Amino acid sequence: MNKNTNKKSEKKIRSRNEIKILDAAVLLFSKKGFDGTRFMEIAKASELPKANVYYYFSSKNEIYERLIENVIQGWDNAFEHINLDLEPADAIDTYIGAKLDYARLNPIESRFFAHEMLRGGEFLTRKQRQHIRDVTRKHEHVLESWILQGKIRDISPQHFFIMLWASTEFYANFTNVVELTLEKRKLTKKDYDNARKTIVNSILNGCLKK
Amino acid sequence: MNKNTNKKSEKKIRSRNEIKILDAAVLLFSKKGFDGTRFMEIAKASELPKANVYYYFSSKNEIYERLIENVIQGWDNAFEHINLDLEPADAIDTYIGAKLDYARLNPIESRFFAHEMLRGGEFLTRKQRQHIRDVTRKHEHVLESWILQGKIRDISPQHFFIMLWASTEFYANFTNVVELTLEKRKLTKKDYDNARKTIVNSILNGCLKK
DNA sequence: ATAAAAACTGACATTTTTGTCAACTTTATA
DNA sequence: TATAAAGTTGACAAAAATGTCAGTTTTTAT
Repeated sequence: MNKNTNKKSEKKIRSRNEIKILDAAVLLFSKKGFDGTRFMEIAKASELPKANVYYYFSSKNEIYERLIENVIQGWDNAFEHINLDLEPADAIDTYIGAKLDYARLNPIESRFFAHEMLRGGEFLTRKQRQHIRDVTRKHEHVLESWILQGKIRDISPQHFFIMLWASTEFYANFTNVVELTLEKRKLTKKDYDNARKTIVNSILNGCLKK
Repeated sequence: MNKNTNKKSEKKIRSRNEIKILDAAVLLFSKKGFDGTRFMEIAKASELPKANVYYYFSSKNEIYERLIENVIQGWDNAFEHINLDLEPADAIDTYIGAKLDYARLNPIESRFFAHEMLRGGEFLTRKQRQHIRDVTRKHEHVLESWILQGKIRDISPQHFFIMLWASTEFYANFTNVVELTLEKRKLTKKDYDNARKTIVNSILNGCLKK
């Protein structure tokens, strides 16, 4: 009678299977991109028959678009509590820390999106583009206000922001290059901490001795 | 009698066609990666029949490996004249300028290699890996010596170097994100100059006002 | 001019991938 | 417990991609 005959029954079969499929898909896409991933591979990796995957998603396209949306939401969740209302030094430190945490904990999502950007972001909807633009602009405004208040030098907020994005995302997207550079087989939390210190220190104070 | 019946006859048909094929291939690979690119597409883009392409390259693999080698050589050529024996400020300025020039002028090669790194660099030979490592290490040594000489702060040369690489490569790999951020349809030389100024200024002197 | 080497190509067999469907099983609901 | 709805699947046809080859044309060297 009860809708739960056993404890572990997730509310919906649909939801459980969609997650299986999306998880398998994002991993494959993160390695080989949209065109490089076969529908059949996704089915295999999901441990579901192909026809069953078609039951949930009508095309590879549909899976991919769902993932794009999920990743963008993931960012919003990860960074919504970042408080830029601090003094520049603290704010930037926190921001870079958060970005590196994201890179460390979500490398698959990062690489997935890197593929999308490499192909030119063709799959992004107008709305999603706008959203990214809005978030970016908000950050730029913070920088601008710091400049106006004489708290930081007069530099291009856009390029500065890109530098932060680039420096942190790199650790997720090109982990193997970092490993090669650090001559380590696997990056540890400590490595990310060192990255953070180096980036923050260079960007805040510069590398030159005064 | 003369080996040139007409002026424009390139020395070798083989060489000309290989270039046609490699040019078409690197563009496709730069957009869709190795797995996402079909042999047939390369043939189409080369304007040669598929069987003709097979005459020159026995597999997609072979084309790809040739390109990897070419790109690595391209770097060596592009950066061999970079002189790091200057004072830190000048050296870093020159280096970042050269990297951004490369990003601006060779976006296809950059993206091609970005794909390769995203998939973990599986196609790189031991020798190529070692070469990259060696070049990187040389740069690190320069930084270390500056630190020892008290010319720059005591920061991790590895992470610092990664930051430079990341910040400059980003403009090639994710051009569309940059365009979105700058709200421009196409980046100009001027934009790259601004990037250079911002990166150099931040990294050398820091963004904080003293 | 001619023979050998290099370059070219249409056509074909094979393999891989795609997408659909009808039949079947499980789960939810009344 | 009956019935509808949701979920599952093997099997198949169609389409796309791969790789080869025999036969041809063009280029090179003598």
